[in-house]
Amino acid sequence: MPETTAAELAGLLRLGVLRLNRALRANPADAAVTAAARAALATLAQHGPMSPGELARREGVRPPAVSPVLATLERQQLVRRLPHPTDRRQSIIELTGTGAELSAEIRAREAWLASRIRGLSDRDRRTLLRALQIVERLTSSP
Amino acid sequence: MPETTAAELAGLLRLGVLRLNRALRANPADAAVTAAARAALATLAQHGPMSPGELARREGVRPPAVSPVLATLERQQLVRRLPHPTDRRQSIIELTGTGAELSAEIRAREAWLASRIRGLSDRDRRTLLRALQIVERLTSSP
DNA sequence: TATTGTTATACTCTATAACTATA
DNA sequence: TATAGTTATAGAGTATAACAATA
Repeated sequence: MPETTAAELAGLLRLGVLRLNRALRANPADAAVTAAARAALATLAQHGPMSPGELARREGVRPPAVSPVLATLERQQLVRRLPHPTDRRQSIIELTGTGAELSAEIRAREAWLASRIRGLSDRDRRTLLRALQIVERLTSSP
Repeated sequence: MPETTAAELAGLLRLGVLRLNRALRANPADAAVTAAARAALATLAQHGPMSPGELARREGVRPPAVSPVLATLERQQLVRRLPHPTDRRQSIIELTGTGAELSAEIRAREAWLASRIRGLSDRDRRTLLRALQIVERLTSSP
């Protein structure tokens, strides 16, 4: 394979992500919880309770984007809102028991995508996993 | 690294794609052309002129999703609409000279993402490229 | 004054359903 | 009748700007 420049790879990555995102939207993991809500549940499960502002920062979105997601999750009783111990402007969002269970189950219910991945070789799966770790570095650093 | 099941990998992939997509939206490649329009230009550049229906199929979206994108691209004179030679229901979309130039330039103007990728090791870049080829197989096969 | 968060508003993207025109 | 495409409508997701409450 010939040399691939960073700019070419960036273009390929941008298109690949758009298309994978479209394919994932057409095959939702769980109809009861939208993609943005799933991401919020995953972040809360991984890092524990946090304020809406910190959740927005970790998700890489602006604070107004998390408000409707949290309102929905609260209505579904998947998260709960506690008062901040010292700052009354803030609140602390934590998973409820149901929310924690759901978040754990969602990873096990990736039916469509998981069946696709099962069709890959072990080598390809390892490549995907390593690429995801690289992508995480790309998106998490400032 | 311990074994990663297909279901776990699927969950990681879904979250990774959502987050990379958010990061890409916050750092657009070209403000004059939206992400969906860029994808359409890239497909036309890669596969040549085609009908709106074929474009939708190649993009993995429903026909109504391409109509507004094509209308915008036509208004911007980046694509042009030709009559189908035998079927008057269809039309053929082709890049204009400007559209072809823009599509070629966009790959060279991936400033934000390309600079991130330049910070990766050669090995990481090769892993990303191989992962993109795997992802293309995941999304293109039925 | 500065910060945290929400509400108001607008835009992008895509889906399903209904419709038009042509085959 | 069947197919290609558009229009109408709706919903998810996110942004900026304006606001309220608290620090």
